[in-house]
Amino acid sequence: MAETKKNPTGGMHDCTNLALRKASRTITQMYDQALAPCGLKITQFPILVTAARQGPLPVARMAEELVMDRTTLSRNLKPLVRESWVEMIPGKDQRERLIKITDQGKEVLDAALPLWRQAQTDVHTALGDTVWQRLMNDLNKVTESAPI
Amino acid sequence: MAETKKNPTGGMHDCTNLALRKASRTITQMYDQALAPCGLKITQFPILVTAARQGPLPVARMAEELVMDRTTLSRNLKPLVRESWVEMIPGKDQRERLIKITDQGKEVLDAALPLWRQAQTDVHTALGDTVWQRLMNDLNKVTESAPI
DNA sequence: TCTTAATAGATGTATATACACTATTATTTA
DNA sequence: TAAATAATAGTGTATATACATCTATTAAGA
Repeated sequence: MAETKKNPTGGMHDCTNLALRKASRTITQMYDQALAPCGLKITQFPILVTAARQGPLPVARMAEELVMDRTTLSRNLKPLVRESWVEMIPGKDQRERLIKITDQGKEVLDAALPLWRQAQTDVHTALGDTVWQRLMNDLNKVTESAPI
Repeated sequence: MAETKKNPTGGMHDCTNLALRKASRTITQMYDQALAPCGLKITQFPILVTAARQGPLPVARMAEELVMDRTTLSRNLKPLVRESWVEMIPGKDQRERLIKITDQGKEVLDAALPLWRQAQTDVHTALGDTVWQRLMNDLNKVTESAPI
C-alpha cells in the first residue's frame, strides 16, 4: 500500500522487455568484441551458419528459422552480399531468391568459429553451467510463447 | 565424435546471443503491440519512467541507469523531444543537459502504464510465475556480468 | 481461360544500437 | 595562472529492427 505510493509508476525494473534488452545489449557487445578480428558481427553469424548448414534457403524460410522479420533479414543480407560472403541465386519459383554461402563466406565463418566458441565459453563460465542451461531453456520458452 | 562431424559449424542453436535476440525481438513486438494505442514504444517507456521517477537526469547518468550507450540514448531522446514528452534543460555544470519529463510526457505515461501492466501480466501468465521470476533473475546476472 | 488470391521479396520510413570522433566545459597539475 | 587532462554531450557512419506498402510471380476459383 505504502509501496504503491512510493512507486506510482509501477515497477519498471520488473519490465521483461527492459531486462531482455539490457542483457541483449551487454552480450551483443561481448560477442562483437570477440568476433572483431574476423570482421563478422554476431548478428551476421547465425545467418552464415544457417546458410552453411541448411544449404541455399529462400529469404522467408531463413527468416522463420531465425525468428526474425522477413524484411529485417532482407536488409541484413546487404552487407553480407557486399562482402561476398553470401550470394543470392534464383530458385525454381521465380519469386524466390535463395541465400547461398560463398567460398569467402565459408572462410570467414571458419575464422569466426573459434572466436565465437571462446565467447560462448566466457559467458558459460561467467554464469555457471546451471544458470546458463536454465537461461537458454527459459529464453526458448519466451521465443516460443510468440502468438505466431 | 560423430556429433562433431555432423555439426562441423558448432551448435549455433546454443548461441547465447541468438537466444537473447530472438527472445528480445519476440517480446518487443508483444509490448509494442500492447502500447500502440498510446503512441509510445516499449523502448521509450523506461526512459520516460526514469525521467518521471529520478527527476531531471543528465544523459550519461540515465544511460548508466538503463545500461545503454550514451550516444544511443542521445539519439533515442530525439523522438521524445519532438513529441514534447521530455525536454532538455541546462544543468549547473554547463556541459550537462538534463532530461526532464513534461506534463505531456506524464500524460502519455499515465496512458501507457495500464497497457504495459497488461503486457507484463500476459508474459507472466504465459511463462508462469516460477519461470518468469527465475528468468528475470538470470537476465540480471547476464547484465551484471558486463566488464563495465 | 480470366480474374482474383496468395505468396516472395524489396522499399519507404522510422526508430534502435554503438563505435570513432568532435566540440565544449570543468578539473587537475606543473 | 597556463597547460594538460577529465568529463559531458553531440555527430558521422554503419548496421539492426519492423510496419506499411509496392512489384512480380504463382496458385485458386469462377
